[in-house]
Amino acid sequence: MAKKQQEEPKAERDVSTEEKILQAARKVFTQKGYAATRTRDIAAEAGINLALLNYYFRSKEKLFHQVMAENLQQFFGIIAPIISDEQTTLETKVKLIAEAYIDELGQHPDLPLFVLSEIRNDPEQFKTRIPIDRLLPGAALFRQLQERRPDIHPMQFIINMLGMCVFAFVARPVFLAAGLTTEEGFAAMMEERKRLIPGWVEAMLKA
Amino acid sequence: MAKKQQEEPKAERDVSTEEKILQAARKVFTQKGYAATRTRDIAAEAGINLALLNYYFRSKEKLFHQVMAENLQQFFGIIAPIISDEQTTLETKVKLIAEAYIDELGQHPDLPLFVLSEIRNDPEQFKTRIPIDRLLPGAALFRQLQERRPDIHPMQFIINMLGMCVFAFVARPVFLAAGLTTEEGFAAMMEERKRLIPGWVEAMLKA
DNA sequence: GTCTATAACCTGATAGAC
DNA sequence: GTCTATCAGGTTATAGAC
Repeated sequence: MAKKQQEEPKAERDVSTEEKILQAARKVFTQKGYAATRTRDIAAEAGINLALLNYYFRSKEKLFHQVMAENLQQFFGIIAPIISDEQTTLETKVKLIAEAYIDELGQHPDLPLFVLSEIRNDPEQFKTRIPIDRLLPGAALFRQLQERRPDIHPMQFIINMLGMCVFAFVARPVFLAAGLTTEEGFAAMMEERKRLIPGWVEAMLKA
Repeated sequence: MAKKQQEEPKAERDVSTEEKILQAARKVFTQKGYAATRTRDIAAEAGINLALLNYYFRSKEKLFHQVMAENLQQFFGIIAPIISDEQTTLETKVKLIAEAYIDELGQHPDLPLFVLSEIRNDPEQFKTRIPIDRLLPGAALFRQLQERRPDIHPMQFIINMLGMCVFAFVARPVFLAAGLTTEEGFAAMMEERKRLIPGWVEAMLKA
């Protein structure tokens, strides 16, 4: 009976203390970054005592690495299966990437700025976790781009495609701070982007 | 004579202590961000004592605001005159923006990630300094995009254009950490981008 | 498991000698 | 102007009661 409770804590009405801390840590770390985050903020956000954080996770750094690993997986894991798929066409991949990325980031708008900043701050932890250097150059998408446009390095197109999906989220704080748009307006704009990106990429490939 | 030395300190062989601190602060703040920066790091980088930092700039925050104001001006000031120019065509603007931005960021690769992160951390300081909400919607570029493609919001194209120039620098730490490219390779890729972007934007506008 | 209290350390800032 | 020494406050982490 006690075991059953442990096995499905997330499905129950009240989550475990460990999960409460983890959820709070995800929120605070991702919003403010590692250096600006105080463990007190996480404890307060989780509604628990500061000592419990160390009881469950030993240190701020250990807790951060756990959150960071999740976020890296989320940020790079979205597209990994799509770009490696040998069955789909280039056009399909573009459509799937745009939809998957914009849907995902729409729910976690501060993920890109967080992930990219923290990789800058500590490139090593990233190096060991995500083998992009082995995934990307061998991926189906890479090869398909090379076949379509042998005169231009595939990375140029990949940067453009990812930029079309991700850059708006990186610049989102600017838009909001400047009053150029609201959170709702931004979401609507990104929805329209999902429809526009495939055509833009198609045009780019012919240019 | 003493006055002359003060009037042109940068032209002399040895810069003033104040300028040494400022240069060190630019470097450390921009690389690591406000929260992760220790005033001791800046002092060490400047080759001076910690107390001198407070003697010249009163506080870490005051020094940071000075660096941040410079960086904001650099990041947004590059394109401000170009997008507002009523004399140039849309095509010319695209070419000028790509060249100006990529040249500038090539010399300050960590500027975008720094500026965007710090705006996220403290939107207010940005709000008061850069009146983007008044500049952009009234700019010539904005109107020209609207005339060319009345069916698509100009902001969609502006995001793409800026993304094409800036996103690569935001993602640069990933490329370098992953070993996908070197600093020299990255610079060469961005040089090629300057040539490619005008054609891409033209194609996008017709799509 | 959870809390209070506190240790141990770090960081920004200042006092005061030179 | 520049330095050494130090303070005051904040932050992570732990000890120990419950």
